[in-house]
Amino acid sequence: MINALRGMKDITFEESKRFIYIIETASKIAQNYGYGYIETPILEETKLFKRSVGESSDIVGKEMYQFIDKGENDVCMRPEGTAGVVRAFVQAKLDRVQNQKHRFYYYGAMFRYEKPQKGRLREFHQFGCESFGESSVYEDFTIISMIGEIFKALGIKYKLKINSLGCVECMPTYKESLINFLTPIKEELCNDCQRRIDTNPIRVLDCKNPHCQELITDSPKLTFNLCSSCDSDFEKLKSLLNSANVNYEIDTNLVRGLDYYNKTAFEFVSDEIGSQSAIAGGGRYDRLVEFLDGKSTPAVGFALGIERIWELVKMPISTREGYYFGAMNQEGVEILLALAQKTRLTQKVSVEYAPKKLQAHLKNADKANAQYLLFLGEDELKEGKVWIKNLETKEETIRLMEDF
RNA sequence: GUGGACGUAGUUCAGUUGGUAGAGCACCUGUUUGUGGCACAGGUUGUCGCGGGUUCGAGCCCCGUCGUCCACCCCA
Repeated sequence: MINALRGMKDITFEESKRFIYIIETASKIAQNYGYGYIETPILEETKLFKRSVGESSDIVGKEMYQFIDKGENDVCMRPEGTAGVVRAFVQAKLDRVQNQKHRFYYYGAMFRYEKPQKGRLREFHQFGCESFGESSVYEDFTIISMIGEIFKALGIKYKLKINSLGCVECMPTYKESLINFLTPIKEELCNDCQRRIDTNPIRVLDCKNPHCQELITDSPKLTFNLCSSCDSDFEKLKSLLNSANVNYEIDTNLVRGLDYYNKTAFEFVSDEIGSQSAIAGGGRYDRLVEFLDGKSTPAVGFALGIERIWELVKMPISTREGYYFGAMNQEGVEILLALAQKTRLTQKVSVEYAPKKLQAHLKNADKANAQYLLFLGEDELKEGKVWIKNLETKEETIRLMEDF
């Protein structure tokens, strides 16, 4: 027997219903916020991710499905969605027209070569949005509100964490003061953090090691070292969230794992799904378009993990639907085939090809969760009629076949 | 990449100090002629993850391997 690859899953039955429900709900809301659908390739040039996600990240450093294709191209299965959308944005030269807003939503499979566990798969699915050309913090607020609305529609409880990562103005000086703080205590930090001081000191902030967290309690805080523009934007964001009654907490140690974020960073977490608690994450990435050879364009976006939330989704109560067709003999079955084709123009119909007595059909129809059983017995066949039972109300009717 | 737990019927699981497998659910067929969900009766279902080893004999012990789950890490 051939099984699916490790960390990759087939999505069927209940799960596929949830999958579709999540996508449809999120898409509808995104459309209402002005987002249009974009589909980008799963396979991209490896350097796209190296330049966008960043070589210092674990994702690029050790988790990419990377290989050389038959044309000797260094390619990679996308580990996240933003890079591809930005590449598409630049490729379509949408960056050339300044002051234009472009908003895209997408969903699809992402790939990371990790050790699977609860909420962490090698092939997983994200729904995401990317907004280009809008530098106003109102857009940050709006996108956070939108995610809140999506989770509300899906019946998911969450906590929102926000932070500001500063910009080219304030980040370098902050980074410097952080390094100055960390260097004297370097020996006491964990091995990973010692390495991070050189590669990406900001990442020390979200180290999970309790001892490291203790050591950095009094470290300089990003939010107290913002330049005036970043500071006023962050203040504005907080006041917008306050007046919209959105609960949030400021997490000065919230550092997104991808290198391209600046200014607003946020994460939605759930405490009901195990240790992989991030259900959505995103932020502003004003420099990424430029990194990918486009003209400087402000942008903000997010992604949510479908597998992370699908056990939390409150599905609408499923009701009986459609018809189950069954007959008592072969001749009847063949008549039903023709009838089903006609009925399927407007209704969901399943036909049982095996002739059975009424009781068996009733059982089957019930199990198939059909709303109606349409039965063609010997009597009906003679009279050119069909017998229909509403399995919910138990109401029975007999109708001429041509009237049905 | 590191650590831990676990792989027995479609499924959830049991299986005593080693003696070649069992239960519930599900499924199929009935319960007198054409009325579902309930009940009852009967029935089907297994390379006991895979490969070695120990043994007269292994689901059980040993080694390896693959897989699942969980945690670390990372992140959606």
